[in-house]
Formats: sequence, structure tokens, C-alpha cells
Amino acid sequence: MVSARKRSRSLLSASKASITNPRLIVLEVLLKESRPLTIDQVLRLASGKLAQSTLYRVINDLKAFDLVTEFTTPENTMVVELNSAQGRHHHHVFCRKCGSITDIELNPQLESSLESEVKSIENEYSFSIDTHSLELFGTCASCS
Amino acid sequence: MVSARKRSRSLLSASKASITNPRLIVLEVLLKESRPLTIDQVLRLASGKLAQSTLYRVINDLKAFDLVTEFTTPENTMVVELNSAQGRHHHHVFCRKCGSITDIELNPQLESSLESEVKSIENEYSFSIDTHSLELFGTCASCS
DNA sequence: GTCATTTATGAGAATAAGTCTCAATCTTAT
DNA sequence: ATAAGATTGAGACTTATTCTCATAAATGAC
Repeated sequence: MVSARKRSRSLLSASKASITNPRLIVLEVLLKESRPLTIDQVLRLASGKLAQSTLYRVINDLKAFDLVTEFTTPENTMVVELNSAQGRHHHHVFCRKCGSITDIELNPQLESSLESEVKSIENEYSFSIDTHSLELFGTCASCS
Repeated sequence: MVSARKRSRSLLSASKASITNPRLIVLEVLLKESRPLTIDQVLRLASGKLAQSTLYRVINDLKAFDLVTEFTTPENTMVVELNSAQGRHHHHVFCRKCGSITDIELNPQLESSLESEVKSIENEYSFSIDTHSLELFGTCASCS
């Protein structure tokens, strides 16, 4: 098992991005947690080794390198998620109580009928659609 | 055809909410436009007859009366939408260029398989899920 | 209708998330 | 090892939303 630090390095060098401490820290945190994290969570997990402004900037950089994806919770806070090696298309479940975010995958059949529906919506409304996101809201196991 | 003002009044009285000018103005604007509107759009359409702080408060009130729904665009700005009489479950398409928002309905079959998938996700992840939202992103007809 | 009580409003202050600035510090390629 | 270029940190700034509180409007009892 390669260390998170080494994996972070190779992610950056594979992206031809310069290898700096803040970037490594953010990637390591995301690799170790392997779940979507809010800014606050990343900041806390980096335990003060990171300026807030740097974190925001680093996230934008990593997004540009296509290493992470950014989205926002229903409460409008920014969330970062590592684009895993496989990078499967997936969706999110938000817990209204504790705010936790869980990745889910739809069963492939449904996902593909969703995609064909999207195609017919493109026609019907003459939109051109490049992504979709399905979000589920409720209460997680530990909160109910 | 009943006037927007009258319809707004009866919406409020049906909700046992007190009938005030700002509330009427917001409801009228939403009734007249009959599409989701951002805060700025509502303010502009109310042409200065409404304090910004009042608008935010009124929106929260109307939400509490279950007369409107609030959500946010991918750019994180608040959007209000009237809960129409029928109040059909629907989804949104966002135009990345002009920011316009369009309501769409999925074909009922797909919507119901989505719902049964949601049920099986509830089991699999032991979440209890109360709503879902599907959002499509792309470019609208007039922008492409 | 009038009045007293309750409730909502407006204007601006306060908060909070995210972005920007710029001098100082790392990275990289040579 | 060094110079050129890219990145960082700290805090100022911006912008969206919420809060405060004195004033004004709405309601319900008479």
C-alpha cells in the first residue's frame, strides 16, 4: 500500500502540476478520508498547516487539474471530493441533521434510462445538457 | 381570469397568513412570471417597492406557509419558485451561460423507477430519504 | 369604523463564505 | 546553485444573507 503522501505526489506530477506542500496536504486529507469534505472539515483535518485562503486557491487549482470535484450542500457550503482513479459517475445523499454526505451509485439500468431521458429532454426543450446531478435528502442511519 | 392580486390574497388567506403589501408584491411577481426567479430578479420586477431585507424575510415566511420553494443555482444564488396549485414534482435545467432556469418533468415511468431506486437506496444505506432533486446543466436554446 | 395589540416592515448594521492582493517564499529548470 | 516563475499566507475586500430595532401596518374586539 503506497502512502497517501506518495500517491498525492504522483497525482500532482501526473497532472504536470507543481508539487507544493499545501496541495499535498489537501490531497492527503482527501485520500485518507475518502469521502466528500467541506472546507471546514479539510481545514480542521489539516490541523492548522494551511491558510484558509490557500485552501480555497488549492481547491480551485486541483479542480483545474481535474483531480477533485466541487459542489455545494443544500445549506450552500462548498464541498470537495477527490476524483477517484475509477472516477465513476455517482450521486450524493445529504443528511439534514448531521450534514454528512454519502456517495451512492444508481443501478446501471436506471442510470442509463436517466441518460436517455436527458437526451429526449435536450430535444424537447432544445437545451444542450452536459451533466446531471441527482441529490437525495434525508436522515442518515446514525441520526435516526 | 382572476387578477394576480386577488389570487395572491387568497393564497395568503388560505394559509391563514396576514395579508401585507410586500407579501402580495412577491406573490404577484411570481404569479406573473410563472418561473423560478432569483432574488435580484424579484427585486427588479418589484421595481423598488420592496426592501431587500424584507424580500428575504417574506420569502422565508412564504416558505413556512408552503407557498413557495427555495433552492440555489449552481452559482449559489437563491431562487424562489411558486408552489403552483397542482404542485407537481419537477426538476430544473440550468443554463450555464445566461443562468436561466427551466422546469422540467420526467416521464412518469422514469420518475417512478427513480422513486423505487430511492427506496432501495434507503435500505442499502439505511438512510431515510424524504426528497430528491435532479438537476441538469447545460446551455439553453437562445445561448447556443 | 376605532382602538389596542400583535405582527410585519425598512434601513442599515452585522455576519459569513469566498475571493483578491501583494510581498515573501517555495519550485523548477538550467 | 541560481534565476525566473509560480505559489503561499495574512489580512483586506466583496457579496449574499441575516439580524436589529424603531416605525408602521394589520388584525380582532368592541
